[in-house]
Amino acid sequence: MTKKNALPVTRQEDFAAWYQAVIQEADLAEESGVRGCMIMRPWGYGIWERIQMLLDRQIKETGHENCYFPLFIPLSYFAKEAEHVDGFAKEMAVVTHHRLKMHDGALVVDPEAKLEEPLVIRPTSETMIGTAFSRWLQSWRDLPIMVNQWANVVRWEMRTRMFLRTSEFLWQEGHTAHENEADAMAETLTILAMYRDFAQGPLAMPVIAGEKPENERFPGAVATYSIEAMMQDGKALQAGTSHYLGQNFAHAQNIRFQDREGQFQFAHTTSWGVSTRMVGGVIMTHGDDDGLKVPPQIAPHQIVIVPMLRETPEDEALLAYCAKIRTALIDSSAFGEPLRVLIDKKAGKPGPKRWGWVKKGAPIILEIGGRDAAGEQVTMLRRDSLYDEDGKLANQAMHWESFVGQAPALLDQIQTLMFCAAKQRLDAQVRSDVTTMDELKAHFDGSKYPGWVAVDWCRPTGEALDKVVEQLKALKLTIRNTPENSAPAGETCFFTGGAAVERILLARAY
RNA sequence: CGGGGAGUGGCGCAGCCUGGUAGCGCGUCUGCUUUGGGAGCAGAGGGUCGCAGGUUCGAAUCCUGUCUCCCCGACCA
Repeated sequence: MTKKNALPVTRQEDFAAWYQAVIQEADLAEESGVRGCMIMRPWGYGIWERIQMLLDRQIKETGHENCYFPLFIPLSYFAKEAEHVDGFAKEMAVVTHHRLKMHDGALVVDPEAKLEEPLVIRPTSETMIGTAFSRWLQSWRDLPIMVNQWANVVRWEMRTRMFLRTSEFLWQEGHTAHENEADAMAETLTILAMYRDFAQGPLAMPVIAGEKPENERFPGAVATYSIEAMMQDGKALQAGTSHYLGQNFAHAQNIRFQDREGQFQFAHTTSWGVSTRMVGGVIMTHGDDDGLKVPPQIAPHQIVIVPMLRETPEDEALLAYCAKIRTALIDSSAFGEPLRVLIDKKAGKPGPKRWGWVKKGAPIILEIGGRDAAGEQVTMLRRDSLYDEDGKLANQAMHWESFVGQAPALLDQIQTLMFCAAKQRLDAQVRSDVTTMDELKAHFDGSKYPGWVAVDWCRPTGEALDKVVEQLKALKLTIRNTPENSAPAGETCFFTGGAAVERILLARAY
């Protein structure tokens, strides 16, 4: 028996097309008509709002306060940090005028309204926030300064993909200043751990946290750390970064203070962020051929009740029965919050509505008809296990009070199962027995979804590193990161034959 | 930004080569019949064919420009 899937294309057939189909069929986002910019629809934005709410809590618990800085940054602010501007110069949107006028019946930019100094639409806010820090910071007593902002940023990307790389995207950016390197490094690693736990908790998305190699560092940073997630096609997705900026930005922007001895010292700063890209990671970690699966913690609605409305007078009693169940459900809580339950009263037939919620990935769907109501029952469908062994929909009928009683634990269980399934996939797809370039090439050429490979290396720098990067580039591979505490397994560097000092992950990446 | 493909009712597409003013499937609406479950039959509504110029008596169809999307590459969260 061939199982009919809700999506027009499967992951196996065409992963890229599947990804786009999920976004469209689950009503996550759509084309906007503006190059590289997307419209986030309620279900997609709702997932982002959940991410925001939960992560914001963590950011505050780790001692940070939210602020808001301007969208526009004077061009001159960028000139101060050479590496930083080099890294972003090619992808900046610039505002040069402030007025339009009618000319020959057409609306055109008024050449007379040229700005004295062009304004860059922020690609990230180090320069703007650093300038503020230099004013805020006078004494060692002012440290540490720890702020965060939720904002949109613009990077003029050549090639865009919904959620993964859009010209405009939403994110949070944390910025801190500290008295010394040790404090700043501790902050950088605290945030890395926070991101790791957040991805593996609410997103149920296993990641590898570690340090980026020199060539992948944030422009202007001394050290960059990332969390890397594995998508179902084996590619890596950088899902969050935390940077130790040393005193580079402090020097460039004069972020300094008088220490306990009255001497002037430059602060050590950090910056870190995660973006709407995380939603893309959730799609490619948890989606299947029937659409998205949203982990219960970040699902805008955890339980969706689809009443079997018949457009008859009996509908009213059925809706009352559904409302009773909903009231009981939102009275209980999971993950420390009240359950989020929607009764889908929209017009339309129950079947298509049910499949709509399957494609959107609501964790639990309750289908409730007249017979259920009469028998005090509900019919439950779990998104994480839609089908039984015969390939039929695995509906389960039970007493409504029984369902209400077990719903919190069930959501908890679904969250855990989703993480475990993804973790198993990640673990199974990291190879660490590749010892030569030829084997590496054979591995990545020989498999559609090859996953990652871990190798020892000598942590080369400068030209030696460039050579390694070039070799990898020929195989379309990148160095993802050096996982935390990853001592080398052997003694020799995979690339140079020199002495190995640590282990790194190689992968194709988004 | 280089190479390739594409933009036609809400969605998916045909028509374009060989110009004559638009068609199919799904969805939508109406009616009837059904219905523990992504229903059947009959009928109806809906598009200045991405946008702007040009050629022509006449352009979805030919030409030029431009915008947007998809794939490959370079770049990147």
